[in-house]
Amino acid sequence: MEEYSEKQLSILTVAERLFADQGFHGTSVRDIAQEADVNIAMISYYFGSKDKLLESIFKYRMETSRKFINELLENDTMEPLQKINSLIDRFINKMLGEQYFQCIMSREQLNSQQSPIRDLIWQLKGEMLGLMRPIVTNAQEAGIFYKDVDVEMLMTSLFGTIHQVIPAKHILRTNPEAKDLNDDEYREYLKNRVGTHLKKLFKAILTHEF
Amino acid sequence: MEEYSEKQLSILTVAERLFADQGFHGTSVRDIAQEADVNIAMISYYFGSKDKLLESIFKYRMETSRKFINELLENDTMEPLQKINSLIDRFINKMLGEQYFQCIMSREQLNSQQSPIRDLIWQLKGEMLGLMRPIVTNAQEAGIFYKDVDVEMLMTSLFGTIHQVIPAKHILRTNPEAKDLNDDEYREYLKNRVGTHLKKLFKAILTHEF
DNA sequence: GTTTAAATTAAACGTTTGTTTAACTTTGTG
DNA sequence: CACAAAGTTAAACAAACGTTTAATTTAAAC
Repeated sequence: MEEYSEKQLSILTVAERLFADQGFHGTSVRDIAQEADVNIAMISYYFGSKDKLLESIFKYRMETSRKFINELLENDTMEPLQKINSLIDRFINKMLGEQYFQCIMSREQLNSQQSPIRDLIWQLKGEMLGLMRPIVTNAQEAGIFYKDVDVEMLMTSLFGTIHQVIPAKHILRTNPEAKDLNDDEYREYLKNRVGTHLKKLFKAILTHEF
Repeated sequence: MEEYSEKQLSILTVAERLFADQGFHGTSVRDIAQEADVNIAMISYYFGSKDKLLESIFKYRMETSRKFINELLENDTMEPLQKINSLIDRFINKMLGEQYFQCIMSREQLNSQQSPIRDLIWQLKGEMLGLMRPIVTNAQEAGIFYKDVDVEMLMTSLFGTIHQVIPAKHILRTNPEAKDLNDDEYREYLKNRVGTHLKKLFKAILTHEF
């Protein structure tokens, strides 16, 4: 657990946004320094290198992802389908709340050569799956959920749909429904729309009901 | 419609793979020249610049996507659900068959600053949506599909799921089912698995049946 | 065979890249 | 105040970048 000063956080935040918008190699340390209003040398001084800066972003964000997972493990009083719905809502909230980081993840998971970062991503995905699977399995054994469910594919659709929505948000805005919303309203509209959609998908597949 | 010589095609193919694996800015023209076994200058000579090389890749691949769409518009004898299933199969075949290009699309659609390429991507997505929507609408009016369906979100899940499967293919390989398959067998296994999953999703949402 | 255009090459071009240096300022401590 | 550590700076570094040049080879046409 590392503590960051205001200046360090500024660098992290700016770098995260630029990496998301232009890619890691498409962003120069000079870009970052300029937008964060710090001297170029400070980046190496604080983080060691551009690569380690990216690593720091991952460590920083993944820490909160772990907390997120642990929080979810505690809600044990709900019905299986309620659990699923709550999980979906929280995933959407989390991922749309850190869109820049999710963009970086989308990009980095495509890199073919294996790296510590790529390993971290798939490890995290595995943990998310580990969160969903027991809920489903338990409900299946209790006869509440149907048996032949490809939980892995269901999670793939969950992540994939949200990851598609993030870059599509500029475009979906042109919908007549969403045309006149301000940014906050639109964000809520999006969350609601993708949430409704995903809950419908999961409910249908898991319970064969609507 | 441009015709490419063997050498030009070699450059295009190599560049496509490298852009997919390492990103556009993560790949140097020297990398491309070396792997394609041509002189560096030939890239500028044939394509004008690195940027235009990427554009050429897009034009090349998108041409086949347009053909793909037109082919699909002809199958008019099938039942609505058959059409949907056929569409899903063809999407999967197409996208997994050009994984490198799909990776590039995944990356490029994340770029925040608008570019001709980004516009092309969303235009193509719009056309894919335009392919699905009338099938659904017609079947809805015929009382075969249910009314309240978010076709746009359904397509988002379709693309998102496949785009997630592409980088996940290295990982999914570790499944006990897929462990001992060779590359071709594994590709078929993947296609079948994601296809079954997506057809189930669509059928459930559209017909409320299983 | 000569001429003209296209293809190909190694070398060099000017930028931009990530990183480091060395000097300087600020801050905290005794 | 004095001293040491941390923070900050402009400048410089070599390396890599995309692109161009000018010279040479190959191919095609007459």
